[in-house]
Amino acid sequence: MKLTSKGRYAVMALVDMARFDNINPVSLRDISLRQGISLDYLEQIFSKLRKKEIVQSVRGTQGGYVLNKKAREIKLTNIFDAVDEKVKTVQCKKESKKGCNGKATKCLTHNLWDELENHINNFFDQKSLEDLVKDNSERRI
Amino acid sequence: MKLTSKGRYAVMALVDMARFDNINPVSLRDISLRQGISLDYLEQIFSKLRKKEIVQSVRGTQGGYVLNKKAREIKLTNIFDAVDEKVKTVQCKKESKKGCNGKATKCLTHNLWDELENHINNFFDQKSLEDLVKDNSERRI
DNA sequence: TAGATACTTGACTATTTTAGTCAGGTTTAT
DNA sequence: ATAAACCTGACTAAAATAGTCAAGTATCTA
Ligand code: FES
Ligand code: FES
Repeated sequence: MKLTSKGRYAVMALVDMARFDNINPVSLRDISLRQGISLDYLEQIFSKLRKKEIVQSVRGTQGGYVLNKKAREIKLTNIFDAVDEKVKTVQCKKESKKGCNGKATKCLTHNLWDELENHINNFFDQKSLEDLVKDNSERRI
Repeated sequence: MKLTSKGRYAVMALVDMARFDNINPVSLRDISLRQGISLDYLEQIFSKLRKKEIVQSVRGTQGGYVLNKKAREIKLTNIFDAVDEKVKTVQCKKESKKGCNGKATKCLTHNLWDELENHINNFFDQKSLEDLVKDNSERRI
């Protein structure tokens, strides 16, 4: 089970942004340099974040991105959702009545994985961008 | 973030085994048929489980595998550990002093991912094979 | 003691996913 | 005008996953 770079970068970039005043746009170039993430890759990621209205773009020189909501209102869940970083523990299709074995009943471990998925998603539901910025600044002191 | 089939199958197979008396060995062929998992793949998985002493093998006709410990004492953590299903959320090497960005400090989100990893591992530490068998039989009533 | 059952081992491979790259745009401040 | 920065879609190398395959060895039973 591992976290992909796309998800990790999305959060990393947004924490980077959230540390500023949220008035002046932050350019991807700057984020790229500060965080060591490929600019082209960041562009893909921010395109998704924009579509899900997590950030707003400002085009042209001096442009960049700004947060579209208060940092407190942006949860990890929202970010992961935007970039298609999903937690997937079961093998079967959840809606389907069939199990991962193709049989008519769910497999022996289906409920376990479902629990696990909830357990992980709870974590993501609780953490906001604000928490992350705070955490980080507090630790620097 | 997703769970791999190897990990899922390992647990599935062990739950299947744990439902029996633990005296007569259970053959992989039976598990394969009951759970719809490739026999060859199961063999790879059980080879690892045996090396980590989660199961014991009985060769020859009527052979198979038996649990090597009480179901209560086998935690998900042990199983995942045995089959190399590891939770990996950070990108950097944990022991290293360097961050994932190659810089001398850990990145902005390192602590977050570390927390996440603990959160997930807690779940695995708590669940035992016994719990899973119980859960399952209780739900059948 | 022959044959069947079942574990044992190691190498090999197709498929999928990931983590980007690349090439071309468009918009806007100065 | 020109440069900074966003925007878009297609493409690709590398890694991981999910197996398969082949050739054993051990043990029970008839
Ligand atoms: S994971 Fe849902 S049926 Fe097996
Ligand atoms: S994940 Fe550890 S430094 Fe970024």
